[in-house]
Amino acid sequence: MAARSRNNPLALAVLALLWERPMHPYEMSMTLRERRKDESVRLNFGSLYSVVDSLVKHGLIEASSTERDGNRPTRTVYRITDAGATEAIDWLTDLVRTPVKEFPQFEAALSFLPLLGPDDVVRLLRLRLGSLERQVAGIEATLADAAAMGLPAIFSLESEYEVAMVRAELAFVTTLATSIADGSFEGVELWRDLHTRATEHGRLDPDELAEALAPYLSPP
Amino acid sequence: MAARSRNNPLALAVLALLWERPMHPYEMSMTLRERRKDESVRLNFGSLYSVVDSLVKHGLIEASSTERDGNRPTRTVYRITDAGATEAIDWLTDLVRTPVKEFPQFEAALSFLPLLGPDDVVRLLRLRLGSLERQVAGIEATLADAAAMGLPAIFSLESEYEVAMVRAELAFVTTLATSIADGSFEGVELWRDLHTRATEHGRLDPDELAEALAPYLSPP
DNA sequence: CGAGATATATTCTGGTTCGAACATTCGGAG
DNA sequence: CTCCGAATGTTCGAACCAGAATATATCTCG
Repeated sequence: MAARSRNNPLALAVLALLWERPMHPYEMSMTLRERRKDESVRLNFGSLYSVVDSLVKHGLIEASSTERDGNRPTRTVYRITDAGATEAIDWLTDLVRTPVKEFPQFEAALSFLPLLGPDDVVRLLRLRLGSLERQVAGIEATLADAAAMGLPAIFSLESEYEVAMVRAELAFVTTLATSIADGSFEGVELWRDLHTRATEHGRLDPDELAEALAPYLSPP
Repeated sequence: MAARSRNNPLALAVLALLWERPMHPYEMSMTLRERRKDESVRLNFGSLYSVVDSLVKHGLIEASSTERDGNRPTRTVYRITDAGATEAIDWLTDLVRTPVKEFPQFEAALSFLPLLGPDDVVRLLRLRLGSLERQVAGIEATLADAAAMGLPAIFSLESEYEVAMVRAELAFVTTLATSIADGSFEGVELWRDLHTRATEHGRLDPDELAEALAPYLSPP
């Protein structure tokens, strides 16, 4: 049995759900939504069915019955196998113990920030701050709801984590935007200069910009 | 011309590189590595070539020459088009202005944490702390190097961001591990109880665990 | 009571991504 | 001078994934 690749956490979600009780795929997706797990695990219908197939193929879950309800499409109910239960615990243990390298898109954007000018960047970062604040408010509302209905904290830990991370980004972006705006950001004059020269005759001139940036772009 | 999907930042990296000067794919990958951009953008050879193909198909870059060097495989040098330059700026602007929802694996893991017992979790979180600390040290070393060779801060912003995020996770994990360990985490007795009962006769008993957890798992 | 919206449930399609495989050249150790 | 490992470059196939398409049942509102 070839080892399954562990890159799609949706598979872990399926194992966790089937650990509780047998379900058919549509029921899994609805349960995940009810519990807001679709906020922490990328869920889409297409992927769910292929993930389920792949788990079956690797013997981690198996079909337990095929039922027809009226004239709706036949649905297949799956249950977890012993191998699947072991895999779920193993995988989860691994995820908690060992950080995996992620590639957030904002980090990529920061990598290429010199393509934009400092004034544009400040404007954009301030817009971002607004979104981040709304995001924090949203997550806190979710947490308040959960607390209000007496759900123990262990069941909304993922939201606590999310809000901590968004707050950290907020702090970072605030500092960055401020320091660029007030000129305390190191090298901001150089940065602005390049862009002013690159754009002063009409629109952006790729060649000139490229030339001007080149010496700074390659660490020796 | 169908609009390209903007989900792989490697495409943005290609546009940013070709903005500077024409290159062939292998050169792109080597340049990204030299500049440590492979820390912020997922880079692997297979993907690079298909991303390049897709950019060509959408008219954002184009082949500028095909050169053969001795008897090595023919390599194709690409350059950016006007449409490509516009797309790069647009895309980057978007990424800076608007946070995109990400799904970090650790968040997924936290979602399913009740599958593990609190004592195991504390042990695992402490191991995670070690990794996170090493990660911080690594990034700071990179930053120190960059500063030492006089690279302006604008070119290593992505590392500043990364370190800020890892530090935030460190803080979160520290607090969490401590509060579970010293019993101040809300509901930890309940959590431990469930697991003790579920595991006391030999190994994990999925059925009993499922039953015990069920009432807490579905918000009304 | 009929039309449109929503819920139930799965399949299909085609693009994307990964990892490995391939093929050549170069530099250095012996 | 020759063999081996690293560097130079690209291609391939299989798995993966997102989003749309499909098809029926039920709800709802005038």
